[in-house]
Amino acid sequence: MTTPRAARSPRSDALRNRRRLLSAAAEAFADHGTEVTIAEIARRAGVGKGTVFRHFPTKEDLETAIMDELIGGLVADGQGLMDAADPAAALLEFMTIGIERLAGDRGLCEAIGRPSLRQAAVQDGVNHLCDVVEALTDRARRQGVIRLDITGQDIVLLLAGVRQTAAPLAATQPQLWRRYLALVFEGMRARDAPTLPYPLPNRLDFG
Amino acid sequence: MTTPRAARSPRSDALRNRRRLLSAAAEAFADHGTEVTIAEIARRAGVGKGTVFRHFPTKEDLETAIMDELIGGLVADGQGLMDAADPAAALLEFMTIGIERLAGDRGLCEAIGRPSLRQAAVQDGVNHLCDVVEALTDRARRQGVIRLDITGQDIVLLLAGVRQTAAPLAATQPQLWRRYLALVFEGMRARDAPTLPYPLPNRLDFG
Amino acid sequence: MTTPRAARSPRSDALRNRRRLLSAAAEAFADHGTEVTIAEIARRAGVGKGTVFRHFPTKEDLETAIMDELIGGLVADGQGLMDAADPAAALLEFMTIGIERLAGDRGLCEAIGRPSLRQAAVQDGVNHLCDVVEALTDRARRQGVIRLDITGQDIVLLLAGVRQTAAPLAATQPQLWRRYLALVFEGMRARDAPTLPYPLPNRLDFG
Amino acid sequence: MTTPRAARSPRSDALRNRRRLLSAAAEAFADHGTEVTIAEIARRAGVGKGTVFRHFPTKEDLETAIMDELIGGLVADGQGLMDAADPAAALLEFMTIGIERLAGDRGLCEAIGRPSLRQAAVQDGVNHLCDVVEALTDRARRQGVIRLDITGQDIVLLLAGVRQTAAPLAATQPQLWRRYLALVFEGMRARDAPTLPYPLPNRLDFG
DNA sequence: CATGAATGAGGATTCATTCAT
DNA sequence: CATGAATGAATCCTCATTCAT
Repeated sequence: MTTPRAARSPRSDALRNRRRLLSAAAEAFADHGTEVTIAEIARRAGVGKGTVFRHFPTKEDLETAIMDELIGGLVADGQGLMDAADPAAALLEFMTIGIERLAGDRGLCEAIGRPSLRQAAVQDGVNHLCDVVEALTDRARRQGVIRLDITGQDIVLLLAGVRQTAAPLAATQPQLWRRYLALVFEGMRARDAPTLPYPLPNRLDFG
Repeated sequence: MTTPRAARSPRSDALRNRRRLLSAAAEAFADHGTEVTIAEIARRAGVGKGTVFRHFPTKEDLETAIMDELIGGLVADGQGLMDAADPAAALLEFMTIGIERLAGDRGLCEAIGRPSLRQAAVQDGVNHLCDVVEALTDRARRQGVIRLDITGQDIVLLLAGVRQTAAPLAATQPQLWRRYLALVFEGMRARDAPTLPYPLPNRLDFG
Repeated sequence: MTTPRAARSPRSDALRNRRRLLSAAAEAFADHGTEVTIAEIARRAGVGKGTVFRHFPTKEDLETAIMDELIGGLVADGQGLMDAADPAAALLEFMTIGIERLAGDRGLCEAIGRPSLRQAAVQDGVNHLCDVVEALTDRARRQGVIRLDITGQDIVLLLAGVRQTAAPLAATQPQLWRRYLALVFEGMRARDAPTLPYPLPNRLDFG
Repeated sequence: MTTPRAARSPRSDALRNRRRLLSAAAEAFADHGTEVTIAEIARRAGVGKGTVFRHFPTKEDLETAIMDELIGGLVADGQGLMDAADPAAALLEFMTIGIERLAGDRGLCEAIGRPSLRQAAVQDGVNHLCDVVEALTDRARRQGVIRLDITGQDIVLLLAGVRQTAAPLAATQPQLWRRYLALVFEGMRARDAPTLPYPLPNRLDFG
């Protein structure tokens, strides 16, 4: 029935569609926020609306999937930097490429505090990411470059935070986030500063 | 017709309703973002939907009015701290009470980059705020406590940025923003750190 | 309490307001059709909305009152022409000034077939008008200038009909109705033409 | 994607719904004027509200589409009568079936002077119709039966005008318009009558 | 399996009407 | 008595989701 010639995987185009949809949706969310219509996403992906719903039964599922992808990418980024020679430089590098992943992603900003982030799967992903980043941070801390009270969770929250600090001017100054990343990183450097208040528990609870 | 002297002042109940609406809407935006319905806002304010539209002809007008109030409050905060004995402490105080004003205000986060912020009136307000805060910052800079390359515009952007850094956990850790304010303020302290990249023009252009 | 000096009638301003309202409303209906808001009518009359409702408890009452005024004017026009020397000229004159009364009155066009015309009071008025016009027509018929099968009811219907024929171009050719009045009047002239079909009963029933 | 040859023709059910909607809407406008709600039109067509908007993005688009259909029908009527043996009879026939098309169409009456008629597309349609009808009229004029100063534009305006003359009684006397058509046609007959005033320009401008 | 037509709940907005001032 | 603030039913329109083709 389904193209028996060649050993083509039966789901190859389904997979390709899934990828296309995910990247079309990510772009669309980035451009217009979570209010983009499914129709627009389908249009960008070059498929029909029905196909979107075949892959992601609800809009929220689609949002969640994008978050998962994003988080997965960040996890990979973090793991890839675990063996870097200079731990502090690696941490800064992680934050830089992490924010670049988010850059222009207005959708993520809006998604924060939205159901998608509250879904257990996403929360698990974020916590896993926090663990990975904590390992990265730990190296920099032990090296004595980064304050002892900065944790992986702080880093993860700061990714979005730095991005959003610069967001209002993103249209005219798309690189402005680098200014605030530099500022925050200065604040993170080990010095004789008082310990930061309100430390975070090991596992984040997004409520 | 009646009382011709002086343009008749708004009826007292109308005024009270306007206040109620503004605060109900601010709360509602804070709780559910800009997607709250007018009906919900009306319900919270204890008035009919029609009353909302009598006071604010469109939803956007309401958003704008809230932004105006917020900005007005921040301007007053800033001006009230201009004579404080310790300029650096005053700046920190400003950021603290400023973020408290925003606290829980998810609406503001979303409003960023939305039409409301793009309206000339709001942009003018923000730029005026920047001027006031620049004066406050200047005192701290001259005192030698704050880096020379931090401007009032940075401070204004950081208000929202710090708040949003902690926003994902606001439900369970409502004071967490104080942690990141402390961190950022450390980064702002005058030291032998490299100058921050991407300085801002005098007047912000939100695109 | 109410200006006891002078013998001013206690309702003098109420009456004046009623007149003002009626003419403001007539103009407003003429300009924008029956869809004008009460607020707009109040504005034009220079009174508050409440005052409109004091005089005309519902919008329909206002429409009815305007119809009554219009009909009253037409009745007076007709009666005033009963003694004219040339009966046919008088009939043409009646149609001319009658259509002038309607001219620009988009509201009337729309009002036809609307509840206002269906109200008994208005129907009675129209039928009274038909009687008056029938008398006028009768003179012209007896004179032998007008076809025998044309009745006062035809004349009354034709007032609005001629006006509406030209209505689509009223904005650019406000006098165009005179063309169709001339055409129709030619059709009304006594000749050896076949009798018109579908004669009307004595009393009109607007359904 | 599928069936790339030929722009895929609309689905059969979609087409059927479009037809249903058009006729349901025409009826609805006829019965209640342009104020009918989309909901009512949807109900009459036996479809959901959303379907109305899928086919006609705004209510005005729907009004325009109905006008287009009506005009198209009249154009076809006119063209179909161009070869008739008796030109004057053909013109009368055209007016008769034209008015029948409009019969009961209160919506059209109201639509006059409304945005729909002002849209360029509709105006173009009307002017095209005028050209066709002018050709028809010209034959009757040349034959010497119809006055020389009657043009196609007059005929088009008279279609609606005659209909509206009889409209107030349409509920109880649905054929009454035939009476006024006969009257008007008498007025149009070639005789030694004075030329009609206010001739129309070649192209109508609805303002 | 993909498509896009159909659906209808939900949302912003208008406006006749009521009623407190 | 006049005013205009408040009200909420009613309207147009959007869009996630379902389902016939």
